[in-house]
Amino acid sequence: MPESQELKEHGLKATFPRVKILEILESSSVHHLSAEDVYKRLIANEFEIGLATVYRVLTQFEAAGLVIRHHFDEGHSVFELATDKHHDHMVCVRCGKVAEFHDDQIEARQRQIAANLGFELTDHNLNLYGLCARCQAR
Amino acid sequence: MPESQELKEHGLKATFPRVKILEILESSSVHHLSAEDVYKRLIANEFEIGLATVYRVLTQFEAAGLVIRHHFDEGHSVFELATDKHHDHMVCVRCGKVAEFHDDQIEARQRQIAANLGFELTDHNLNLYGLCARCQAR
DNA sequence: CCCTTAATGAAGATTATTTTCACAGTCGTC
DNA sequence: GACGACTGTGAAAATAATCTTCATTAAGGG
Repeated sequence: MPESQELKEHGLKATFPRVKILEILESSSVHHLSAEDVYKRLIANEFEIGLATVYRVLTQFEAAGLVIRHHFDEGHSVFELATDKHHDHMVCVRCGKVAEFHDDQIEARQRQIAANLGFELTDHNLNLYGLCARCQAR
Repeated sequence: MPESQELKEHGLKATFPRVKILEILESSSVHHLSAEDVYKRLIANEFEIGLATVYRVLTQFEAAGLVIRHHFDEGHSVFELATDKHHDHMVCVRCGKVAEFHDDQIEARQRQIAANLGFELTDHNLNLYGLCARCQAR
């Protein structure tokens, strides 16, 4: 499925910058990229683009439900392609590596806690921080 | 116990700005304040201070273990006095009300997950979002 | 009190992100 | 396939949060 079609299905014109950015997101082995990361990869791929456009497009992708924006404790946002399944994140505070996980027990407990507090749970955000195996070994 | 003594016990000189900022944090009914919030309260209390000093002092307080800095998905940091007990937050997406909670089962699960992923867990951040009882009734 | 050293304030520097605005590109229409 | 309306883009300037620089001032020990 070409990116251009995917964009149109989400109500976005298939412009060159948008297609390229989507390609970068889909082809990256690292699932969480900052706007700057995306920008640098585009430039490295000989694609001329402005950083402002990257920010703009990523924000549009988020609004369109194509990507999810995360605010890790790093001072900047990171984006990942929206997948069907929810997951939480474990971030290496040294190299920035991100591992994804999902835990039904925690999810259930969260619902229970929200109910106990009288809240109607609509969303949650769980991030674990620590040193990844490689960084521990250093 | 006067604030000046509390500061000294944490290895910080008891300067006027630091004492005043600590007073603001201790007297506020709202537990989570941004640097800007603290600054505005100081000014409102007729205490002349520079915003840079507020940032500097809050960062020192964090390093000294006097306060904890949270990175909520709002674009700025918020600080709260460090208490003896760790807790997570449940935030009302409509009125901003914050409820604090702690759950040993979730904490244990987090440690387990981090270990499974090969990470050394150093910190975590769990925020639940939803509608508080009052806002649901609207 | 005085002196050494650390702390503060004001302004400028940084970093991340957004907005402005003139110009170029997309896409439905003919 | 060309036309035109309207949207999208790039460059640069604007914002927002936070930090750093540097000259001045204030803590606290002696």
